[in-house]
Amino acid sequence: MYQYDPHEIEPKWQAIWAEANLDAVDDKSDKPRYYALEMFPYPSGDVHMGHVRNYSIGDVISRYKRMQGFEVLHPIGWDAFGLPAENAAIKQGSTPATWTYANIEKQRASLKRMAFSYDWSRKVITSDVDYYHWGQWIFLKLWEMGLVERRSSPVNWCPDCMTVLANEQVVGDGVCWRCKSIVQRKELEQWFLKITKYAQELLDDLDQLSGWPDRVKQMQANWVGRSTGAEVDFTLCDADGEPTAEQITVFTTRPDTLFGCSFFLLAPEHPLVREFVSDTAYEAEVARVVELAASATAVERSKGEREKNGAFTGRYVINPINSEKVPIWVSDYVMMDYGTGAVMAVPSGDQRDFEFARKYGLAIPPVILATDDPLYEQLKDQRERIVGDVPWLAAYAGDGVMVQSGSFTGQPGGKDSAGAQAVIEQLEAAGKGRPTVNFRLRDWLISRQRYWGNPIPAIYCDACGIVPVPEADLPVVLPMDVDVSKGESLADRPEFYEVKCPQCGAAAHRETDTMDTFTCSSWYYLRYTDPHNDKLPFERATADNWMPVDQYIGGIEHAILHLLYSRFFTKALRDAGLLGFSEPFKNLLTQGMVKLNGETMSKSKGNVVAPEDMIARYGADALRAYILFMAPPDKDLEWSQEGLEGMYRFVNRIWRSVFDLSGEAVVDEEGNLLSVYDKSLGPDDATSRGAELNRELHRVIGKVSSDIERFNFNTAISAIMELANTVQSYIKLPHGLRDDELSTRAARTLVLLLAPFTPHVSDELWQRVLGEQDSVHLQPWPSYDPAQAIASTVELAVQLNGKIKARITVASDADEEEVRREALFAVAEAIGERDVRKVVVVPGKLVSVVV
RNA sequence: GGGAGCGUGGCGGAAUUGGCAUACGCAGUGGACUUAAAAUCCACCGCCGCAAGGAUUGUGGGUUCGAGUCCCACCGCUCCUACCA
Repeated sequence: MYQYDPHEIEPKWQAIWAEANLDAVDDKSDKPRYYALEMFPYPSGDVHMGHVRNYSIGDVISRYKRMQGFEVLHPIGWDAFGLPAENAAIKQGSTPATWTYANIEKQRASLKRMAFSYDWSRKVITSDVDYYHWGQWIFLKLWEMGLVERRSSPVNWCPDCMTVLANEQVVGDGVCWRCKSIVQRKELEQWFLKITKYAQELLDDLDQLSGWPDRVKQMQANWVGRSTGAEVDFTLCDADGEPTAEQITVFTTRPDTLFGCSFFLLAPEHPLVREFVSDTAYEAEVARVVELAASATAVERSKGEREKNGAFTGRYVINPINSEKVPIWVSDYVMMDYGTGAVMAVPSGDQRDFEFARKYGLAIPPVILATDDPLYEQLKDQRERIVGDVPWLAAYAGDGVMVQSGSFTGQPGGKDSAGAQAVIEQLEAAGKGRPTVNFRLRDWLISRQRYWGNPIPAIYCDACGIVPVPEADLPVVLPMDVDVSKGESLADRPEFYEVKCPQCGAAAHRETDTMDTFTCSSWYYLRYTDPHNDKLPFERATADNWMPVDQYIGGIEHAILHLLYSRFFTKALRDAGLLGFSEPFKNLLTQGMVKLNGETMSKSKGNVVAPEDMIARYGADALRAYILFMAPPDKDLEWSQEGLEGMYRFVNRIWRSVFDLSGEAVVDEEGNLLSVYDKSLGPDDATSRGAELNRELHRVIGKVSSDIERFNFNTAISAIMELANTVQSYIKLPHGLRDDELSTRAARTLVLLLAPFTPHVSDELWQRVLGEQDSVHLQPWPSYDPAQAIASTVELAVQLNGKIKARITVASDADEEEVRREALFAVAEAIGERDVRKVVVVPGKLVSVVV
């Protein structure tokens, strides 16, 4: 025998598999289909441990499904556009394309070295023109459908990235998701995708996603943020306090509190603010508050508690429910981009309004009272307002009874309460309000003022306005040689932006903004199904055939951004008639992070364990198995070098055991015998150890199968280790005492079960040692007989009043009566004179006796 | 402020529907082999106790013949989200 040497066998088998095209996918296969997908990498440098974990999970699933007889689509590609490439290019004086494609080559080599079973002919790179061409095509399709809009809006601007950001890309305390700079608010004209049209469906369809973690669904639901309530129209008064024909509408989730509205608020950015105060005595103070809001947001945002600032505008509105005149204030805690940018303030029912009222001395009349409130007895029948200020320390936002609320007094109040309903009905009858649903979700801002992205296919013509690039003129090719390191951008390339208007032929100007990279990653999973199509992004029949993805695997950090956008794209493309389904990812597995000493590995912290180094020491097989063994896939994993060494030892042990089982004595390099036979063992030991091994084989096949199905790779591997331990005990038998059929079956089973985890050593043992002709990876997954997995006798614990007092051994098919008798006999002494009140027999587990 | 999740040996973790807590591995201890070391093999290895035995899954209660698992309260940690009206 020769020594296990991963560096010899791993490259060898990779070459053989590539030659045999083992991982190619057959579109025409009549096998059942399975689509396993891992989130494609961003080519930011070398492959890291997070990738190794992500792709090892996907690879085990893919290989397992293939052995189970599925035709498995298991593709890979690169999410190649984006800002890091520009930043790196600036640093290195290179171009984003050079940097990106060099990294892709590096990563590709690493992924191949890990033996992930991708069909490489389906590789998709988003910065390749034959991919982004179809991204532009889809953009035009969405435009046709009315889902694209260019409009002016307050947007998030990252001063370091020099570009706008989507709402989803502003994270934490208002910082850029990528560079962590503080994001500024700017009013700019930008391109939007109208994802809000799908808000309700994006929410509703979460119910279909039974294969998604609840956590992710919850996060998406929160992000879409549906709240039910009403719009209420307040009549605006002119500068003299007289009612006008104009109205200002607010959104509220608590119409039942409308009688408690003692002031009215506008967001600082609200267009009416300037109009109200210009050339009035209020102008200076209001301007101060508006400026404070604009400049202080960044600083204030990082503090948890924010001081509320406001100023009176000098104007009033009329409350439609009681015709009361209330003052309009401007305040920085009102957001322009949620609801209508105007708020009816009810300080007794909303903590923010409460604090604001206290600060500025505004009235806080109680309108909803809990029945145990001291005020309740006094006010329960009170229609007119007699209490103008509550004695409370905080607002009361819970359920209660409406008081001081005219004819509504006495009705139940609270969110979605009967009282709220009644108020809405009265407002509606008066034409002053209506029930409404409000979403937190904003439209998706997709334009970026950056070079390295997919060009937006639009042209500005002085005569025709904004004109889409005709489909026949696609693709709009991104010049690859723009030198961002010298500050160059698309706006410096006349040959790019100087065009003729497609409609009137006049000189026009091409859009030089590019699309958010998340547009590229919102449909790549569809392209994999039909990667070489040069007529369409994908053929509908082909996509429908493979989709939806059976198992998607990736990091939790994409729980909102990428997954929400992809769901939106799928629904929009469905409505365009391009797809026949509504949800792209049937099952989702969010894998945990790989950490070192409790911290995320990162280059800046200098605590990165490089996969390449680990492969160089222990080989890809040990690394793959280790990273799956150390923790369940969805939990964070603490890196341990000793753990990896342990896995390497395990692979070595398998290697020796299979040699021994196949009849070859195991020797080391110097010819010393490593096989240790126990010469004291006789035929009886051979029988009992043989029976045990047979039982274990059946049990472990069943266990590993169900564990892989449930993604419990860690316990699947520990079950294989248990089998290996049983084998270890069996091969203590000298060869003459062994059962050849059993030995061979054990060896084959070990290798087959390990094939998805450790593909190289498995094929080496399968073909070279066990002498099989075809690759282990083309074998059917082993089957088992549950009946043979059970021992003939079983040990039961006997509990007396909940404490284990004895153990009995009975035949595993013994009937309950017999077990009961045995158990009572075993604890007879402990029972003594006491009466047996109850006996519970749990077959195969224990007997519980109560006295 | 709102939402979600998690607490089990020295460590990573296991216990699938309520049924013998600590599987499997790491680390550790002892032994065999060796001139020696490494590798390998064998054995031990949660806590208190010399032992018999006892207590034990963050803490306290509850349901149950039986609770790591279910229910209530509390403590601690993590993640998401946030002036969302």
